[in-house]
Amino acid sequence: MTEERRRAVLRAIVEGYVETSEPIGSKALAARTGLGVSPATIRNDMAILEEEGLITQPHTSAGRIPTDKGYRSFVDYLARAALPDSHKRAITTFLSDAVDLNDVIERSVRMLSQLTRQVAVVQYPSLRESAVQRVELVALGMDRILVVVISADARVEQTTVVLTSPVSQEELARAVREVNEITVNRTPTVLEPPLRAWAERANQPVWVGAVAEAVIQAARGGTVQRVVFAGASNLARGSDLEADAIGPVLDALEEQVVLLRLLHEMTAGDSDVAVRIGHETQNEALARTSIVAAGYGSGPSVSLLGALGPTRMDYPSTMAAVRAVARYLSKVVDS
Amino acid sequence: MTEERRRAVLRAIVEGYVETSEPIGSKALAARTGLGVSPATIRNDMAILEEEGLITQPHTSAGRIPTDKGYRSFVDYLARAALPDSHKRAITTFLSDAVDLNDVIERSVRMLSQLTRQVAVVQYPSLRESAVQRVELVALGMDRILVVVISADARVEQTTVVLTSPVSQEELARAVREVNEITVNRTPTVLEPPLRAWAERANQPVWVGAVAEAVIQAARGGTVQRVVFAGASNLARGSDLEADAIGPVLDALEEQVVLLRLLHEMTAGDSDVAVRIGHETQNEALARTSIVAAGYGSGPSVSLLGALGPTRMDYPSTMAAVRAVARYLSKVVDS
DNA sequence: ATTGGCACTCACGAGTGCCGAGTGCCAATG
DNA sequence: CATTGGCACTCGGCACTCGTGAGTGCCAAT
Repeated sequence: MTEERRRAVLRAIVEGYVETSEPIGSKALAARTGLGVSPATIRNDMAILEEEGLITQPHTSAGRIPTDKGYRSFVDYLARAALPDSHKRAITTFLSDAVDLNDVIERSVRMLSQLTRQVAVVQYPSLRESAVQRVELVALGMDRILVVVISADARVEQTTVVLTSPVSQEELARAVREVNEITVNRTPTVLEPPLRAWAERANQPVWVGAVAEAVIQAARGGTVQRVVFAGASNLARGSDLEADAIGPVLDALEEQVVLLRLLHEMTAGDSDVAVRIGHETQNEALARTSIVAAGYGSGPSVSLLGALGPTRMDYPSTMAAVRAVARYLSKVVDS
Repeated sequence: MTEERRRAVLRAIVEGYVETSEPIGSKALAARTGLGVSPATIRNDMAILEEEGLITQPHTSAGRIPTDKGYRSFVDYLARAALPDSHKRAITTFLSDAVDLNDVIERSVRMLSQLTRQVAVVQYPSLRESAVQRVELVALGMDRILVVVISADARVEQTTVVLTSPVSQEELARAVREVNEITVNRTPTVLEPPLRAWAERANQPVWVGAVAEAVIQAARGGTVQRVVFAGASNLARGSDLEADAIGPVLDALEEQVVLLRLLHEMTAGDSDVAVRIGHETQNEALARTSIVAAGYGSGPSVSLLGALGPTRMDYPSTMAAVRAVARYLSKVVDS
């Protein structure tokens, strides 16, 4: 009973602080929880919670605010919220008339940033075992070849290959024909050996090796993994992060590498949505922010999307929104 | 003589304010200009400059700061700076090993944001009259077709077309063959009439019309014009913009439309770099920022790139950096 | 046209005192 | 043993004042 009440107190502190962004005192709490207990009782509970490291006071004679650990406990045991119907409808109507994969991703990230009122992050889908539909080679000036690989699942990957010596149109045309013969309607794993063999055949020009590698890479899902974000202005809206803390966060967002690593690590926890809170991000710049992420798509490798905001965020509804968009995106991408 | 000195005073005010970000007083000015005149003289000049609307004082008994109009006069008549050699070298070395068009653009925008310490903006090259290299159609699920158009200048455009009734693989293959026969090695203007004619031929399925339109659009340079930016954190770095002013700016950056319109308007001035200062942007959110832009590429339509920062920015060196990157990008894109 | 002098105006920071929210502890109670 | 009311104590924040100094505008002198 007393233990149960302490949970309720923690919950009330988190919810209250998220709502008002001001430290919560014992009196306000006593009213808010609805449990008919006096402020003094609450104070005792708070003392214990503080000892456990779940809450802290910014300065003597102020109310309490949750620590990272407190938020953690909150999301692990206490958070749960349904997505409002209006949001559900918004997702389907807004995303359903996207015209291509880029558009889907772009709309998703915008949508998610609006729903959560946070910065939304979406990783481009990657690494799918789907058959090659067509390979195209285009001469670029004298010393480069553009390699375009179109796969059956609407992905278009492109790279360039740098040449050491010029190549004739005839050679190129022949290469296009041969590469397509070998690759079309084959998945990356299947097409790899024959393509390599072709490149290593006698009296092939040297550049075909490079082209073959480029095609294999592209078929596999491209060399680079991209991440797009939207809603950066939400960082500034709430006067929550101090002004000088938002610069580094923006840097981290543009620094794709950081984000990708972070998102990747988050897949480990296999529940549907994963949450990293404050210092859990292991990143100086993001020490005052949290990330709520979920995978989408299916099969061997999922891609990720998520929302990033101040540690003092509305976890339940953010998690609900992330989950919903991930679900929807899965449907679209898997079809 | 007296007129000439007033210009020098204005210049010194701008330069001083940019450097220190504090209003400049008559005494400091008298020292800084180097002209051997007394503070009192400067005061007279300042009174006139203020009457002309070029400078203002934030409050009584403070120094003067430039108005938008003052900055304008400064960039029109007084600004000129060379790019440091180190920067020149940075541009060529960093941009020369880009692997494809996307990469060039991405590197450019990063480079520019570093050089200027502002937010850099680069528009994707658009709308070029270059021949079609290959058109590919891919069935997406049952009711969509992905249209990919590859043009000789390494552009890859994609759209989807929604179908009302399913289409067979055979039909699709035939369409691919016929469309390529008509379009390959032809420029958009040339291929448009025959492609339309083909689509309107008797007993063609209905969907070919939509496909034909999509191909024409894509060949023309795609339906959407994209803008990428980098260095958003530079907005926060200088404590120049008040914290609550940066949110709207971030919004404007993500709102591609606003930026595109603005950049487009700036081409009018045909000198190499154009500058919009403060309210000249005609945009509430950008009222406290300036944009330095330049076109790159050549031919009928140029694309744009630029730097965006607080009105209190270092115009001469920003202009030099923008000019240099634009020059370099022109070389790359035109080749 | 330029200059020194002079009175005037404010923004800003330091110093002060008060108020109230919030705490910890203790003794009393069921 | 958990809960409660009471009480002394601590500080952050706010309002207020006041001195200081930078900077100005104007005027008379050169």
